[in-house]
Amino acid sequence: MVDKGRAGLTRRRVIETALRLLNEVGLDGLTVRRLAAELNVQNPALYWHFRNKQELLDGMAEAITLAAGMGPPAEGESWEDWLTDRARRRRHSLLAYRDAARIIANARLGPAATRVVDEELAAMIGYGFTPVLALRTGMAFVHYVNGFVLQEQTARQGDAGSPAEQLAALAEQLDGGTSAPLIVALLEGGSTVGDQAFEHGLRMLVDGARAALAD
Amino acid sequence: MVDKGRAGLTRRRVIETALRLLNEVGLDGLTVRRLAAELNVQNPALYWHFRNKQELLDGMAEAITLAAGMGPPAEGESWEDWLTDRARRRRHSLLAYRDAARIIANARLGPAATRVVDEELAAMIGYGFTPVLALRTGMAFVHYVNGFVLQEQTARQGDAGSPAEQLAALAEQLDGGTSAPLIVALLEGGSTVGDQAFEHGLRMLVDGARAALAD
DNA sequence: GAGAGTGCCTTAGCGGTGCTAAAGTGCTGC
DNA sequence: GCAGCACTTTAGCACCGCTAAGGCACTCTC
Repeated sequence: MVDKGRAGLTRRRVIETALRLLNEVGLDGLTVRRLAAELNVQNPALYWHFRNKQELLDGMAEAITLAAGMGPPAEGESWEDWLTDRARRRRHSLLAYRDAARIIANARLGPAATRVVDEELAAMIGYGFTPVLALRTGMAFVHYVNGFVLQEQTARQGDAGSPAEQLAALAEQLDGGTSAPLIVALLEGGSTVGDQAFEHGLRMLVDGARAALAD
Repeated sequence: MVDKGRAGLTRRRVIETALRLLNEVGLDGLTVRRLAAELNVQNPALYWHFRNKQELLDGMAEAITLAAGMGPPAEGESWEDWLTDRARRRRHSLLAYRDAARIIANARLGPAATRVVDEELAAMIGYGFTPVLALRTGMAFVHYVNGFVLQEQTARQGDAGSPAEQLAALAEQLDGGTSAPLIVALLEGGSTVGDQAFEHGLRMLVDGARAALAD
């Protein structure tokens, strides 16, 4: 017999299923009904465990944040390496789920995620940052990563045509045609997404942080 | 006589009204029906001028982007000043409309906005950046600004209590209580929003760009 | 000046959304 | 054996983006 009336829902289980479903259908396809169906449950059942959909999304955001992994710097690790590593991890954990950046952007972070921020600050202070400097520096990294991945994930799936066709369409919008700076930059490999672009901005921030710390 | 059946809608007029309405009701309150009512029109009328709601939002995003103002550097202006100024302008134009960052984040930019990017690149190349370096550097600034304002505007309006109360609630979540690094940083004036925090990250990026350009 | 064509807007309504109220079911403690 | 609680279901509300079809006012053609 099926255990009727006892579906065994948990915040944890709901969030895990929601994250799995997210990768299948995307954020716009992630409706409460669809998620409930995935859990073999009627949709109002979810409202026992979450006040509303946003609270569910907040939970998902926290799970994604925590998935980035944490932990103090390794013995002898420079703060540059540590911060770089953390930014990369954050980006990867966002890229692991479809539309994750959009979810994070609108979510208010919960206690667990707050604690991660706090530990991060503690580590930076250990490196010689003042609390305020640590907070501002850390936030700058976070904002950059969020903004970057947001753009990476927002490349609309409905985009028509091959990269070459898109480039040609772009060139037509510009006065300079194929000699417009933007086209030239893109042809020379300056994609606005991907690892190389990300690493460039990341290095800028690290260099900037060093300058700020030196003051 | 009222000019019945001839409401005189225009893409332009719709977008302007939508932006005004946005500041009243926020993005979540900006429905097609509400906007139509504001224009004294039935809601399907808008679908004559816009294929769907996203196309309207794209138009709004473009208008916001263009509102930041553009133009080549002034005579003798350093690239540092110019980039800084552009980032500030971009932030201000986003802050001018409620939820603007969320709109920008999900919008695909149109021809006019593309041209702005192109002109920006041209200016940077004029300063000695290579096309690829200019693109990556410029994008890093854009991502930072977007990420920053996104967080500034996402501070949920329903947040209960005064700043002091919020801080106290935050302290309870943390093991260290009021001596937790995050609390200390906030108490010492290290807000995560506002001009000072923004300027700090901005300076980091400028310093980082200088280092990259020097190579 | 009649009639056809077109541009713009309205009426009606479909399928879907987040969410709520109320009832029901099975389990636990007395 | 019964009360009460934890959790889920049934039913349905108000609203959403969007479409189909029709109608009005204008212009163009003969």
